[in-house]
Amino acid sequence: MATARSMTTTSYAILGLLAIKPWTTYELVAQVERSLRRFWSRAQSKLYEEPKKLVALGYARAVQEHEGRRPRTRYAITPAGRRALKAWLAEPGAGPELEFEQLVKIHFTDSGTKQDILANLAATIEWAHQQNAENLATGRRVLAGESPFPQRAAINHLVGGFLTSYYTMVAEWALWATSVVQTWPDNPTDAQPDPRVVRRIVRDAEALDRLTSTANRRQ
Amino acid sequence: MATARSMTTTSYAILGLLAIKPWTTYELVAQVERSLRRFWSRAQSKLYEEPKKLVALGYARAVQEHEGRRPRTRYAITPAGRRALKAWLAEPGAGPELEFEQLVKIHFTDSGTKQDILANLAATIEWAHQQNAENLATGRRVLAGESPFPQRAAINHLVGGFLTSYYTMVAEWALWATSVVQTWPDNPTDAQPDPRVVRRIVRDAEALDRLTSTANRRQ
DNA sequence: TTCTTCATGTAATTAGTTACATGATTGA
DNA sequence: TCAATCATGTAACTAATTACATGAAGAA
Repeated sequence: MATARSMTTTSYAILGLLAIKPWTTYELVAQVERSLRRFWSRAQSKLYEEPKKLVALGYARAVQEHEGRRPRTRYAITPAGRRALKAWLAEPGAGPELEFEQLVKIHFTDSGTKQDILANLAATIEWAHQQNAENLATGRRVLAGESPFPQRAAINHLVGGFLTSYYTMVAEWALWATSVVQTWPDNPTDAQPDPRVVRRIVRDAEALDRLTSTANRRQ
Repeated sequence: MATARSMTTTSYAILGLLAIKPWTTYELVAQVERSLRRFWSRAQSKLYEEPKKLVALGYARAVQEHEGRRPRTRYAITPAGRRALKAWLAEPGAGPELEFEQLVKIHFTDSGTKQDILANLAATIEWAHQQNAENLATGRRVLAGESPFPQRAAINHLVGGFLTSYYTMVAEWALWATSVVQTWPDNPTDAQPDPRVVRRIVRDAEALDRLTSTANRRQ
């Protein structure tokens, strides 16, 4: 039986989409593909079952519609759903969780070859390029006045700003790492560390420490 | 039965650690906590069962030891394990996958309050501060010549460089977002988008597009 | 008419987490 | 000798993925 305890972040994410407008499951899948998947990615089959749970909890209701001869279900949020969403938004969320397989491979690359790392870094750059291209297309549509939800523009800018910074950071790091690895000998085990690199990293980390220290922010 | 197909990224990550030196499970857990968990986080119980799978596959062998009266198991990589690891490192890895619950909440904040966002952003900044503090401590130990695996220094710098950039990016974004949201009226629905913000985001995204375009990198 | 894509799902499996359990060691 | 924490695990559960299935609509 579905209880309020069975609500996961994914459930609330779908509930949040329903708070914007009613969607069919197919539309939900497409919408997640456009936005949420960049920072909360879930398989399509998951998106098909979450709305049913929301209905069972009384947070959404299902309306049967017809597209030509075939039936389809559109989901809409209920007042109880809005209350549940509001309560969840007021709770503190978890910080970013990263899974970065290419970096795992680089981390163990003393068992591999220089070519392996360079190939992985090239893939990382290509990944950032792809993600950013889709993001850029969205940004250009917004500039052209074609946002689907203009009342959400200010919020979307916060998210868009994050994603652009994120992809930029990944790409710049991968380009830097490529330039470093290119100076390595063929066998990664023989690579000599550059002391200037550690010093720069520590200096950057110290700057960040000052930037984020509570005392500093309280001024 | 364990087959080569049952090897996940997590399995290879543990195998990669065994390639550095033999570890007991307890030491593996501690080591993952120090490094891998930042970009490949797994529960402790998972780390206890992976080495057994590696032994079943012939990629590791278990040696019984004694610490005082209690027995413990130390795992070492086998030649077959080294070959499997090498083959895996040569395959292309997956790009970064991010799960960022605080951003999910911000994304749906038109159903919440301005205070909710500000609280989440403060938590994000605090998160970056914490992560960076641990990272900085490691960096300082390296500067002091206290690295546990000096032969891995050059590789560790690549990873350390990524993490510092990552935490910096998260913190700078959260500070920027905080300054933007502070200018909002109390009801997030009434927030007016600043057109300069979109233009800056699009300009940044265009710069990244040029930076990462294949044509550009081929020069 | 056939192929492709749109659209809507279900079933089987698994990777991973949470919670529990317990003895050994160490310091107060 | 008591509490804390070090150290080593297992059992139960679940969130999520992969793979499969199928009919409708539209294009070639």
